[in-house]
Amino acid sequence: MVTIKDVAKHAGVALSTASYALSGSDKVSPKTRELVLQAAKELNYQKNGFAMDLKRKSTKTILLILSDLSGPYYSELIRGTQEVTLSNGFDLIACSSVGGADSTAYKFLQERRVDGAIVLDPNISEHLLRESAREGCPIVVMDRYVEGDFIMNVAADNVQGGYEATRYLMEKGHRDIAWIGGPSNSLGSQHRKEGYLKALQEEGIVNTKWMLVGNFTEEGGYHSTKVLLMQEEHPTAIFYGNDEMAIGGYKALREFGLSVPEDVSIVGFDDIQVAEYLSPPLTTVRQPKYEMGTMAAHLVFQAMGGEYVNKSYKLKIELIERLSCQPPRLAPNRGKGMET
Amino acid sequence: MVTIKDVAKHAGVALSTASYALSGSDKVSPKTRELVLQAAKELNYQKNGFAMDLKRKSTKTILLILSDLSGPYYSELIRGTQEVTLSNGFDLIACSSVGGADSTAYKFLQERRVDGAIVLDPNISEHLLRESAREGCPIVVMDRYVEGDFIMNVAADNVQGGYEATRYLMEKGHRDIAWIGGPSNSLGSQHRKEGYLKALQEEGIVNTKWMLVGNFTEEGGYHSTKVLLMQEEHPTAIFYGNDEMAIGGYKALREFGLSVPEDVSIVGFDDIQVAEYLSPPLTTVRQPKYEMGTMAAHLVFQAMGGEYVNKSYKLKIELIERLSCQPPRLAPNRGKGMET
DNA sequence: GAAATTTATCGAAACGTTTCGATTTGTTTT
DNA sequence: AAAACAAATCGAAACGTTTCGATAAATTTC
Repeated sequence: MVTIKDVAKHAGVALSTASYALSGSDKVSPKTRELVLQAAKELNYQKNGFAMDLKRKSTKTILLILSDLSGPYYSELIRGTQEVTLSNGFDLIACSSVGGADSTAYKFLQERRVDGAIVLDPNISEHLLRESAREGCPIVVMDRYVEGDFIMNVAADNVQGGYEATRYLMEKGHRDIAWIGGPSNSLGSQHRKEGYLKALQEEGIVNTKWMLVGNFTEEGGYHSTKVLLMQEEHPTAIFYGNDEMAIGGYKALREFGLSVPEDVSIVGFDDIQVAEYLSPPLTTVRQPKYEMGTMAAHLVFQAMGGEYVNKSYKLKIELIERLSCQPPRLAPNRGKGMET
Repeated sequence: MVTIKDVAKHAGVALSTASYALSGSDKVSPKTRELVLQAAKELNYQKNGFAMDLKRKSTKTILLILSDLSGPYYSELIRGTQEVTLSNGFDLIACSSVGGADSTAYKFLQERRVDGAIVLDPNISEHLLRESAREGCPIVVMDRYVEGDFIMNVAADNVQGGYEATRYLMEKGHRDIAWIGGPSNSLGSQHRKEGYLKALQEEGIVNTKWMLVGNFTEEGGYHSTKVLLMQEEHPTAIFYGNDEMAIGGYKALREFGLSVPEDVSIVGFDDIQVAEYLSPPLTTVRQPKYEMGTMAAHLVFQAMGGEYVNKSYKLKIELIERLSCQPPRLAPNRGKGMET
């Protein structure tokens, strides 16, 4: 392997001079710079990034940890973080926590290989986060809440989202609204449910029969919906903890000969790409993913500058109205949002 | 920052002993190991990965370069590479070429920060690839063809895909089949078109009016379809270079009051997630993405072992039949696949 | 044209690890 | 109890850079 030493020798200068020349310092005269560059080219010299980082004590890269590196959910978010990172002259690399303690995420976090991290991954333990966050490596955690030095939090206002979606259904006249949530370890899902319950409570509605959990997958939504429909009484609307589950719901409903929105209204959560192409297009709650991404990245850089303005941020959420909801057909007497 | 030196001092042993203890070597006695581990914990010691890599002269990570880190296209492919990488005890990180020569991709490739790379990104120059590939860092390039030492290629058999899709339409009785391709720098698109032309030629069909280019986006498909429909004669079927463009096509057709598949049949390419949820569900050509991912990763490891069995691999492709095609309504006399 | 100043180059230390060979300690053999 | 051996620990070199302080060369000043 050709090193800077070889380049220096080949160019007939000292190692240190070669280093200066290669890094474009103006301490070196134009003609020696040329000489060195030429030598480097001839030998096909490629610098060793580690050695550099080791000496410089900073890596200029920030790490994005995702739960599986492949979900459709992340697109916009990644785009956001990437833009900010790049414009700060830093690099962004992504990895996943697949593999548990042997995962790339663990290694990079524990081995001080990055100058900051953005974590969107429920699998990374709080312990690891607290252990890894430090001066020189701030961490922003998304969609969950973890407290600690050099740790900040960014999340969508899931409570608000859950509340508004439910409210929206109620204003269309629904009172029998089912909830099919995500896995219980998802803080986001919990909060959405919280908003849902709050809306219900305001109207004095008590729902005990129609609260199920899926696991945020299409499969899960499908099955949960099926058990829901096998009960004797049906709700007139279903609120799903995310869009994937709503897709599963569509399928289950179709199998039961029920149509959306005539027989049951549906609202999802997330606004993934598919949502608008479903038939009927899915009314859902959009998370400001791009904004969350940029926000997270900005926070990292702010923290690097020593500013820890605030530890926790909540971003507003937006209801996207499409065609999967309408007033319930069997309760015309309940009016259209007049009961408030 | 606490280093192994501090740990050694705190534990009252030599630096080298501390190193042995921390890396679990059996050269060290159980009780000193305990001692060192204890000291490390007390000081919250975290090893510096770079220093290690520098000494070890290998990084045990492989890099996945994508054009934007966020396309829905990649999901399965990433999953494939990830599984193989992980089971080889290596790490996988992903990055994009956004930012050109300042991009993370360039930096990591040029600075010998990884032991291998998988590139699915038309923006990375062949020059850079050839320069970066070397003993100790093989590179697998996907969906394009680049020749060079330590470089291998993996692609779907796009010619076959284009051929089969067209053949399928012809067997339904179509003869007037339009092609809306991707950007001209996409080798995949070129190959698909090649297959398309070959199928046409076999039947002695010459199509000159209905060949357009989009840019692989929904927007592009929409516009190309519109200009296609503004001509006086319409084709009875359209074959799109990818699914995104087909989605744009659906929209344009709807605007022209034409319905799929009654008025015009459509087939796409890729089988992205949305495809099956469109109405009507899109008939398309599925690329074996997961297999491509695993294949690429396997090749990297094989190459690390010094085996360069073969430089180029083509994977078979599969037609996914859904509901966007039917025989053309205005040419019942042309039969149903009888003309072969 | 010698002294003072600037500019260009050099040597060496440092970054935090791993690992080789040497030394010390402890255990077994005679 | 000394000799022979194994086990545990240590010191130092090495990995490939960057960068500080020192030296040498070139330029300016008087």
